Amino acid sequence: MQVNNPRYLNQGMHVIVSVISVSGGKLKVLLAKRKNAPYTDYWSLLGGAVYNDETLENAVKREIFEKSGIENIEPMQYKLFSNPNRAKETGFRMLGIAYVVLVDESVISFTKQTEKTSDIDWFDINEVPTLAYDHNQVLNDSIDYLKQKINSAKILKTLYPNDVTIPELQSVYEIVLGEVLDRRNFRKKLLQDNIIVDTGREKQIFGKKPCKIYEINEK
Amino acid sequence: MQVNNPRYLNQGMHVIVSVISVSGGKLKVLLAKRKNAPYTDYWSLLGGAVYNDETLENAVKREIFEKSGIENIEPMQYKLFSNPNRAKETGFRMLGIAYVVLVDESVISFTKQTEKTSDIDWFDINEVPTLAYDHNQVLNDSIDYLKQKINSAKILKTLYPNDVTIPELQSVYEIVLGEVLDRRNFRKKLLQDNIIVDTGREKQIFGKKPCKIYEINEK
DNA sequence: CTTGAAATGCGTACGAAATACGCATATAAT
DNA sequence: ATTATATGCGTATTTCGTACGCATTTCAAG
Repeated sequence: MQVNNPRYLNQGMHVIVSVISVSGGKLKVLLAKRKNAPYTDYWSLLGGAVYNDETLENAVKREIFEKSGIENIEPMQYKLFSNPNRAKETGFRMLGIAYVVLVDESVISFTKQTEKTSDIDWFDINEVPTLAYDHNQVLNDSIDYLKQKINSAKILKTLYPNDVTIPELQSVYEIVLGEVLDRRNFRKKLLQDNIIVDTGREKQIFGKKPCKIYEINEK
Repeated sequence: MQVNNPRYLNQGMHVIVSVISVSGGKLKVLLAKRKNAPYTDYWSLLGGAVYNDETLENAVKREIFEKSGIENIEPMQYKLFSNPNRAKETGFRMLGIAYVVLVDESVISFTKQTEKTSDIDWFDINEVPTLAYDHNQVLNDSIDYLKQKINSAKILKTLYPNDVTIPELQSVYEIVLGEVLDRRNFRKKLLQDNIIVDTGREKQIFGKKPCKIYEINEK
C-alpha cells in the first residue's frame, strides 16, 4: 500500500486561507504573526494542518474560527501549491491548498494570541510586508481569483448572509475590482443575472433615501 | 512539527490523469485495468503515487510514460479531489490531484502489462464502463475542463509539438467540442487570438490543395 | 479540358451582451 | 428650497460571436 512505502510522498498537507475584507474603502487581508521557526515573527496568511477526520473546508473554517471568531463562512478553494521546495525551511515537503473568503471586518473578534501566533491584524492589501513561505504569491493569486469570482453566491453570501442593498454591493464590487462602476448598469446586471432577490423590505440610513433590501440568491 | 503529529492528516496523495485522444472522429480516453484490490479487474484512469523527490507534474509524466511510452507532454492540472471517503475501500484517506492531456493516439506504444495493471486500451468516451473509485466523475470533469481550455497552448502544443494545419485543428476542435464549426470564422479566430503562427511552409496532402503549415504559439 | 473537392482569403449581416449615459422621480436631512 | 442618494426607465454605441456569400487556387479524377 502506497501510504506505507517510504519512496512515496506521504506527508505535509495544509490549508492556507486569504481572509479578505473591504473595510474603509480599501481591500484588506487578515494576517497572523508566527511564534515559531521557521519565519519566526513573520506575518503569514492563516492556515494550518488538516485533521484526519475533517474535510479540507472544515480545516479552513476551524482555523478561521480559532483565530478570528468568525463563523458561517464559505471559503472557496482556488489553487493547489505543490512546488516541492515551497516550504523547504521546515525540512518537509508541504502541499498547500489555498482558499479565499470575503468577510465583514466588523463581525470579527480577534483572538490575539494562540499557540502558534503572537498577533493578528488587518493589512491594507497594498501594504503587506514580506510574508512567511510563499504567502505573498498565494495572496496575489487569491486576489486575482476573488476578482474573477466576485459574482459567485458563495463569496457574496458569506459577506452578506441576510440583508444587502444594491449600493452596498456596488461599493464592495468597486473596491474589489478597483474600478468605478455605473449605477444603472450595475443594478441591471445584478437583477438580470439573478444574483440578488427582492425581499420586499426597506432599510433607512440616516441622510439617505430608504433603500430596498435584497438577499444574495444562493441558487 | 505537524507531519509527525498523529492527529493530523498526513498521508495518501496521488495523481490521476485523463489521457484523451481524438482518433477516428471520436473522443477517446486511455484506461488501465487494475490487477490489485480494491476494484480488482476494474478499468481506471492512469495515475499513481508521487515520489518524494518529484513534482506532481513529473509524477503524471512518469506514469504516462511507463504505461504508454508517450513523452514530451504537458498535462494540465485542473482539480483537487479531496472528499475524505473517495477511496475508503483502501482504508486510507486519499487526495487525488487530477490532470488532463490531449495526445496523438498514433504515437503511443502500449506497455500492456505492468506491476499494477493487466491491460490498457482506448475507450470511446461514450462507452466508458464503471471505473474504479470516483474515476467516472473525475473523467467527466476533465472533459468539461478540456472543452473550456481547448484554446490553451499547453493542450494544443502537446498534440501538435511542431507542424499543424488549420483543417487539422478544426477537426480536433469539432470532436472535442462536439459541434460543427464554420471554416471561415474558425480561421479568423485562430489568427486573431494568435493561437497559431505561420511558418511559411506548406504541406501537400493527396487529392487536396496544399495546406499552409502553422505552429502552436506557446506564449 | 472540365469538374469537383478542399483550401485560402475577404467581406458583410445579424443578434446578444457589455458599456455609456440621459432623464424623471422619490425621500430625507438641512 | 436645496442637496444627496436612491429608484427606475430608456437609448445609443461598441464589441463579439456567429452565419454566410463569394472569389480564387490547387490538385485529382473523369
